[in-house]
Amino acid sequence: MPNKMKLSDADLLSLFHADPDFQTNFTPRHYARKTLVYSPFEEKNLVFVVRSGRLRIYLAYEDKEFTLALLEKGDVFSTHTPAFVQALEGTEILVCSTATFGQALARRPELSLTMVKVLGELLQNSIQTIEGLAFKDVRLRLVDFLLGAAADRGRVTAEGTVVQLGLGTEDIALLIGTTRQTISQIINDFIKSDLLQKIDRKTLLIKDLEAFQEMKEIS
Amino acid sequence: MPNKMKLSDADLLSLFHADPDFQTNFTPRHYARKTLVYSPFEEKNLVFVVRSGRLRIYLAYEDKEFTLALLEKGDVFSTHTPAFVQALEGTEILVCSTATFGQALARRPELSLTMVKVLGELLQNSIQTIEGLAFKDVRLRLVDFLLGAAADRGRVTAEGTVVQLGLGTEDIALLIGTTRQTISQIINDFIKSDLLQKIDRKTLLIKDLEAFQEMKEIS
DNA sequence: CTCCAATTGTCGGCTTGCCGACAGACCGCA
DNA sequence: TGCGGTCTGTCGGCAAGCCGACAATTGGAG
Repeated sequence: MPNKMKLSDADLLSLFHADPDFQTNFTPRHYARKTLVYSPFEEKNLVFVVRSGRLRIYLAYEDKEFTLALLEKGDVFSTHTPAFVQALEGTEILVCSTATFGQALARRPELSLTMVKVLGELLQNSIQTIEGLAFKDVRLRLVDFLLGAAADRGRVTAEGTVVQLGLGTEDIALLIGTTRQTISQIINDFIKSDLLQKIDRKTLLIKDLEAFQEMKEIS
Repeated sequence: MPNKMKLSDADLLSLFHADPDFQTNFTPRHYARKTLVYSPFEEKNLVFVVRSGRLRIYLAYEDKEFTLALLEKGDVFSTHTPAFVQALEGTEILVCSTATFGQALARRPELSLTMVKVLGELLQNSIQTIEGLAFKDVRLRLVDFLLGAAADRGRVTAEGTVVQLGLGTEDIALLIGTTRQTISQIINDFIKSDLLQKIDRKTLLIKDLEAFQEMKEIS
């Protein structure tokens, strides 16, 4: 079950250790919290791996935004896509231009499989997103998100599943394609129905996971 | 400007002529009008090229559908994506399983570039779609569609640009992510404003292309 | 501890677009 | 030339969710 919170499992980092020579193609870069890493207007295309921190991939149009994905340590991304990339916190990435990456590809053909894999996952992710936007209402999209987050980073306790989202209401809204207010509304509905509970600003306790599963199944 | 009506320019067909040996990996198949070519439940992944006819790539959920793309002669597609593929009319395609395609890739590395290109275009297309669904209302999405279609298959005449869509109202609705009724509504608004005119059921005359361009620019 | 800034909750009005229903138009076919 | 099936136009009611406004809460920084 692919998930917005994790873009790619292709473990490129291990490749670095296997072939240190290969690593020389990549140059490390640092970005401070909230700075722009890449904008679709730039000509250069890049391939990069996240070494630490968190990044946000998003679309912008007029004064609206939509978050496509969040990247964490180990995730791979290619700016084949006309989207913005922003550091959410202090972040270090290893960059390579697609040009030189292409050359590396030629020398080590098995790399192209990695490339195809990454693009494939990106594509999968987008289609998932389209499905959400085209077919599901906000409530259901939120449920999907919660289930995904739970599966991905949930810690099971006696009370239920604790999920450290690391995201505020607004952030969730951007990820789901709606407004802060609507998310707030729905989450509090869930809390009133005793399905959810707030641990602190950015972490939730899912008290009844099955209930959510069912909402997902039964239309 | 990428367009829903045309998925890929990667001219794989020419490769066939260049290397007839390569062609033996592909087996031709015929499909009758309205038959299902591929469903996401199948295990097998495929790569194929359209030789004649038209195909529709779509998502389905409960009793709704959403058309991701239409394919025509020369277009390449890979079922890396969990979507349905349906023949809109009598159609012939050349199929290859991704497995054997992978082997071919190994032998002819330059092919992987084609693969990356195809996936990249698919991705581009998806993101375009997400942008539409997330940011634009139906009217604007329709305008985008019309402009794209005009650029792609429009014939310029004294009256304006004639576009043979080959699609009915319902088909357009599925492509845009709305209902038949809403499309009908908006198109007739445009006709009343003298921006559009119906030639016959499936072809339109765009009388004022610039007006549409402007609607697109100015929010 | 206190205060400020940012985040979150809540409300009502308003718009978009869905849905069901039905009427009319069109097309191929016998 | 009439018939049946399909496609298209149009209406009214209705629900989802956006938006602006404002209040309440919270968490840090000093």
